[in-house]
Amino acid sequence: MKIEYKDKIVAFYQKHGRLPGYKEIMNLLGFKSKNAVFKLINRLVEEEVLNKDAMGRITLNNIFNEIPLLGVVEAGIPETADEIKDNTLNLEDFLVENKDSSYLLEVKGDSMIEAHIEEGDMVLVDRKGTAKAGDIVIAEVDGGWTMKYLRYDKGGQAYLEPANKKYSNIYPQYQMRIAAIVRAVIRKY
Amino acid sequence: MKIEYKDKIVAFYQKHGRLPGYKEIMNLLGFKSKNAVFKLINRLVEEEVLNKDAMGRITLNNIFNEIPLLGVVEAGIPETADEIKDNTLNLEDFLVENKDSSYLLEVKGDSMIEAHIEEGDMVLVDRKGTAKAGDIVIAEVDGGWTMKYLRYDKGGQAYLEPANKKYSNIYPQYQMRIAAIVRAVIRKY
DNA sequence: TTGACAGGTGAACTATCGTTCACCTATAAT
DNA sequence: ATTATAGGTGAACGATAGTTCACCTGTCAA
Repeated sequence: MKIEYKDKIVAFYQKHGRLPGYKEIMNLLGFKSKNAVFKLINRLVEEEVLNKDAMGRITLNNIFNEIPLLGVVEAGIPETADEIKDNTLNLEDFLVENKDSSYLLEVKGDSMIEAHIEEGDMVLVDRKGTAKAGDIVIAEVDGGWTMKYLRYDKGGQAYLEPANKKYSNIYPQYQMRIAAIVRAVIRKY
Repeated sequence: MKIEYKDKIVAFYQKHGRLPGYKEIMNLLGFKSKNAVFKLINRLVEEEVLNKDAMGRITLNNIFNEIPLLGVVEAGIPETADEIKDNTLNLEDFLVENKDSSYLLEVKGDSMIEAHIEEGDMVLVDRKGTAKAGDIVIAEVDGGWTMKYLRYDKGGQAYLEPANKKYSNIYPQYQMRIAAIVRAVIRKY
């Protein structure tokens, strides 16, 4: 199997956002027969590059939205592209549990710096779900918005704790509303 | 335009990895006429939910792999789903520059803790590109792998600096090879 | 009340898709 | 040398896609 074939089809997918049709594959790969495409597709399905559903329609296997996961830093990075595809990760699927209720926010300030969340980081938050003690939450408290640890004191009273000794705990005076739970931190250099 | 229609088509896409065909949309939405589908698609193209390319084939606009970006934490989270879609971000596109040469590694140890990279974080690294002084890099130095700041001393000699006072700078004794540059840090709770 | 219009039905047509059958190479294995 | 096999050509088929035309129907604004 010429790897070139697979690459060209994947490249088409990247460029157009859909897989090429039979005629397009013929042009793409220089085939003169539709049956050559048919057989190629079946080979690719065998190799689990493509999927064919009940209607015979083909889809690209997830592999190509995924990033190889190579283990820990100390193990280093292999030179060959061989053992790589054993374990891959789709960032979106990994990070986002509820697509409908997830949002990104940019972090200002250093109030969570000891939790290793720094200014300029992005936090992925989910509005669904119930916050537990110890979760980092986005809360509206007494009219302002903030990101802090959610804690409960001995009396069962909820309060917010910053991860920075410079700031003090926040006990809501009037009302506090947990708007979202921080599910992930993303920092880009 | 019933939002229900759009949602069902998107749901189909999420489930099957491809857009439904005319017949499938008819079943999905209860239409009895293929032309109803045709007009619906054109309306969705108008709304920039779908794209139609030269061959008349449709693709889903990127919007649905994207996560709303709501500004800074202090601004809070809007209740209504209205003003949300103004600014969205595709995590994959945002973080990954070179798909072919990007990998994920898990972080062990605390040698970069002052750079706010903690044990258990994932780092997204890129094997392509040239590391500049100050970049966090994955390096093979004297037979072992490590993640550190890349620095140059006054003599132009490269060395590795940890972000933790407990550890000292690493000057390569025999050889040092920069295998990849850290492009992003991802932490999931 | 009337008329425009959004959004649906129904039928027709061509192009492409998905598949099957028969057949034709080169190359590698026996 | 001969055989098997991988991978291509070519033609045919029904099913679906994509488009166009004519027409129907409820709603809302003038």
